[in-house]
Amino acid sequence: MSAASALRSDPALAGAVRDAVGRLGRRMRHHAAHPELSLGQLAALRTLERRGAMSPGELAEHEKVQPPSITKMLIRLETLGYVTRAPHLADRRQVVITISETGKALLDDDRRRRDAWIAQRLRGLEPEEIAALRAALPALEKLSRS
Amino acid sequence: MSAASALRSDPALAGAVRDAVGRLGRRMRHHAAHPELSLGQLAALRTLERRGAMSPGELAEHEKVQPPSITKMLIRLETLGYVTRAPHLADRRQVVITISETGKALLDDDRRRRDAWIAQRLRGLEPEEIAALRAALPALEKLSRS
DNA sequence: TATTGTTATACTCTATAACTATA
DNA sequence: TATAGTTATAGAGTATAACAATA
Repeated sequence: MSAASALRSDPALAGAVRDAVGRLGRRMRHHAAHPELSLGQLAALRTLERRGAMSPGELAEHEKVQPPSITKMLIRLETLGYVTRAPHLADRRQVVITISETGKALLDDDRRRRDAWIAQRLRGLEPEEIAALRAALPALEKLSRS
Repeated sequence: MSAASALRSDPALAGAVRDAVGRLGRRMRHHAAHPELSLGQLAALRTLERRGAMSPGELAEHEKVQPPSITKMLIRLETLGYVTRAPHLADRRQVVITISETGKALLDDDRRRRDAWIAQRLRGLEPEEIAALRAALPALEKLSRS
């Protein structure tokens, strides 16, 4: 049996993913190292760092949220100085959002803190479980964007 | 290098987990097969099925939420007929929550639907990615409860 | 006095719909 | 008329604090 058909034929698997992801998201929301930013705001900032400057509309598309939600995230991020706003050169309806140096520094700091947080949590996992988690990340990422 | 130290020394990993889990949770919330129940309500119902009848307090502990949150979930689940409420035999402060036959039937149906939904989504993944996801589930589950 | 569960209240996140400015 | 973005509004989910019933 192939890996794909094995997964499809296991009806408990999808439910387990859903439950675990929901619970983990809830826990992360509370134990986040930088409580002044939500998970969504942090993910958006991370996207801006990785993919470079873009318009709010493009960012909304990337993050799989509606435009009004991005507007709110950006108000927050701009107020805190983590992103900057500039007029689009050719189309005056558009806006170009760029991560600031402060924003980059925050992400760096955030990574260090999360590394410590998750490292502590991982002490409760077996080495094989940790390796499995690591190996599944590309799939999880892809799944979350598909 | 061991798997554990490899993970700890990769500062991008924790952030990737967090972003992916957040985004996936958001998407699942919208594409859930049974929109009358939230992820949290469904997870609670699943726990009641797997672990058997318990008090609201125990359920809150299992689901990693505060008691008032469980109260709201249970009101919803009871209104819809998916759980039943009975007085505790020895302690009249407590209540015993049991999943109903309707609740079990819902979970069965939900599994079938989610299986189809995730199967479609998995067509965009490589077989190795699917296998990796499957292998990581125990770790994800454990992580979400630690 | 401590514990179980609920009610009251508030906050965050996200959505849809309506609006403004520009193309 | 169509598009990019914002504002207005509402709903879901969760939290903390205060309360009632019982141990």
